Amino acid sequence: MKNITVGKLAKEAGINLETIRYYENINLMPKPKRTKSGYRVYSEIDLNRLRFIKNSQQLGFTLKEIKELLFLRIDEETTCNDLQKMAEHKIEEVNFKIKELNKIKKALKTLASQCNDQGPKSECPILENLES
Amino acid sequence: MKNITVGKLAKEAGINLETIRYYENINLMPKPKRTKSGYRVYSEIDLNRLRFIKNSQQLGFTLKEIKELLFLRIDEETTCNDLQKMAEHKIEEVNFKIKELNKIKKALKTLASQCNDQGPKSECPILENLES
DNA sequence: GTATACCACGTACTATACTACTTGGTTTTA
DNA sequence: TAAAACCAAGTAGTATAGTACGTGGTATAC
Repeated sequence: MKNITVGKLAKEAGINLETIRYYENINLMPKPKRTKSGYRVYSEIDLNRLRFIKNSQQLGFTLKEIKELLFLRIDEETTCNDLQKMAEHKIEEVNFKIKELNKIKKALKTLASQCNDQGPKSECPILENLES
Repeated sequence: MKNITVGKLAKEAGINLETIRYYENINLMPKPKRTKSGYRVYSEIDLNRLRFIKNSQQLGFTLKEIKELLFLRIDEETTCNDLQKMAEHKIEEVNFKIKELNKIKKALKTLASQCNDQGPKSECPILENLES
């Protein structure tokens, strides 16, 4: 890959051009070289970094966490254990969220099942529950 | 309950005083009567409304959805079926979220299990996966 | 009567992750 | 060469749900 400008990079990475500038502002992407006229100049390395960011997001990592992952990605002392730890911590978070959602689901199901379809709202268990 | 000011209402409802003003601004709470000096004056009805809002939030409803619930709460033509519909829709949303979270969890577990703890990052499946 | 607590409003900020727009310079295309 | 496409920066806005602060007026307690 030859050097490319930000619009081409955005297209290759499948993200919004403005997002790349945003990522640079929040230090998720390094400041790239520039042309004489001030255009940003990117390479394959930058494209790979954006793919890394995107894949990490799909695994539920926040931008803050991804910044950490990106550091571990280049740090010479990083072991597989470091990465594993981050994955395991994220798994715990996901488990908690699932647990909370199941609570909500259970409560909603209970209320919905107590509903008499055509009953007036004055006898609706959902309303009664929300007003207690 | 006699008429009370916003600070007392906030305390009774267990929410932040500023949040009540925020809810008024976004039309989640009606504009209350005022004293001569401009103080807001609230009653039991307002406290009940805030409790309704809070309980609805705990069931996963957004403020926007809660606004709708509050409308159904007072509309004369509302049936229990209307409320049931909203609950069922929220259940579907929750199910979708759980499904997405389980996907993430599965992917993370797979990656974490392939890790050789003390292995160098150059052989780490987590990194390899995130870079693809 | 005075100090303290309460209230009002408007503006701005927090968290998270973007996205859009204006103005003006540069590069590419026909 | 001119038009179209691209780029830059900075500001502001979106979504969602709040929270904090400064300035100044009012009510309560001692």
